[in-house]
Amino acid sequence: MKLEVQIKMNQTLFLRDPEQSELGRNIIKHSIQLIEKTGFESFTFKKLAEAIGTTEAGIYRYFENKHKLLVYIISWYWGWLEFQIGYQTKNVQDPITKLKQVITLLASNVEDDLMTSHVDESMLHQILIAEGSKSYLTKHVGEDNKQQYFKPYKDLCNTVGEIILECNPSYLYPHSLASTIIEVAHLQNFFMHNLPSLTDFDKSKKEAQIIDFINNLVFSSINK
Amino acid sequence: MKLEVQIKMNQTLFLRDPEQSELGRNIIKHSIQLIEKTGFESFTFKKLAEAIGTTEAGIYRYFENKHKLLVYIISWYWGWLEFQIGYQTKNVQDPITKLKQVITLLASNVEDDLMTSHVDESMLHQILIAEGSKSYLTKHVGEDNKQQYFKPYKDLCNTVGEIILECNPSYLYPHSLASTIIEVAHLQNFFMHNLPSLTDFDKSKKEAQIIDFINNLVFSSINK
DNA sequence: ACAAAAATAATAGTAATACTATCATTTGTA
DNA sequence: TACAAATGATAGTATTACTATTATTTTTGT
Repeated sequence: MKLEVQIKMNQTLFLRDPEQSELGRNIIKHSIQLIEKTGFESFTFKKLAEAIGTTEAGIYRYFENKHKLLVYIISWYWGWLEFQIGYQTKNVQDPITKLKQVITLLASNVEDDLMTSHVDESMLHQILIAEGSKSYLTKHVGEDNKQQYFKPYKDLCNTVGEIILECNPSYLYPHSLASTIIEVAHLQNFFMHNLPSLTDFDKSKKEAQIIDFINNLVFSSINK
Repeated sequence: MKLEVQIKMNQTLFLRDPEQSELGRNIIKHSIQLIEKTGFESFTFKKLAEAIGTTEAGIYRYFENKHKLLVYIISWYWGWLEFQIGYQTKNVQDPITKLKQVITLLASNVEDDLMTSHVDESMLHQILIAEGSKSYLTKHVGEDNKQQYFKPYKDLCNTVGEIILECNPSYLYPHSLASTIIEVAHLQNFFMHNLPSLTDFDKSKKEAQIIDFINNLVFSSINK
């Protein structure tokens, strides 16, 4: 039997569970490819249907609209990342080492995880960098939040926040620092590749530089 | 004669200079109102034309598309903020005091500046918080960058970066820290109001808390 | 004051997007 | 085998994101 990691998803994000059918898994797989390649703005259900070899109506049976599909794949990524963090830091006692590992995980280019055959995590990571904030920067963020669409993201911030508190129980802003780490990791990566003068990272474009920057920021403020 | 502040804009952002006509200034004024109220996704030139009392074609004579209009008003805001920073810190010698004032300016809710009659800076600040990153999170960021669309933002980051270096000439990441300050100020503001569990700020929703958080982050890392 | 130029308004039209609806066919399962 | 569920094929609608054309104002140079 082949092992497959399953991420538990919010049921209200879809009309039909995409994990449960070949067509559904194709929707996830090809939407990741298409969004990564063309960007979320020019991504349409029509193009997606063509890429899969089905019809627009076929996609609409799974997802109400492209925004929910985006939120779905992003939630999936946060769920997967949380699993990775738990797995990769399970035997680490020292909270400082643990936080450093988490920062490295958040800021590194991910490799495709073979445990999830229909999802390319490396592409998903690129989507998160370029499109992640579009999932919540909407006028309907309040309703989406009520539907718990951002729970995986919040859970991750909580996890990171708790590690921060382990490092320094009197630090005042564990949640803000956690969300800042995650967002800055993506933002500085985007800037490094697209608007490099907004960063201090050299042409090699190695994520190690971003990790150094974030480590400096985080550990100087929690150790103050 | 009434004094009016003029921000020098990139000529390739528009087809006809909106500052030079009543219709043009109305386009700016009402697009700020509409984008703030309905969000950038549901903002259309048709709705804008209706709000002004002109036609869609009339708007297209000034701006090629709604993305360029967004970039225009955002650039305008960065230009205006840079002016504000210069003006409000002109007699401040101590770089630490100066940097604190800049952080306060970046993270505070702005008041409408009466020197610019057709622009409501307070609304523009809200647009920056909720839509700002959409100006560069596109697949055409490279071409837009070649056209210098992000120059006002880069100039601002440079200004802030230089103040950081005055505080500590050996600090390694002045540009990254500058862009981080600006983005985190907006992001934490958005989270505070819309996804508060991603922050540690209480129900009062005062920006003072965000300013404390950023000050803590910035000054502990540059003084290390 | 008058003609020419420029800007605006009014209208129409097109291709693409974001859906909804219907019905026939295939596939899975009791 | 029979029934439901899922899929495919097709059509249709309202809105969006434009472009084009022509008529009417407004501005400006002489």
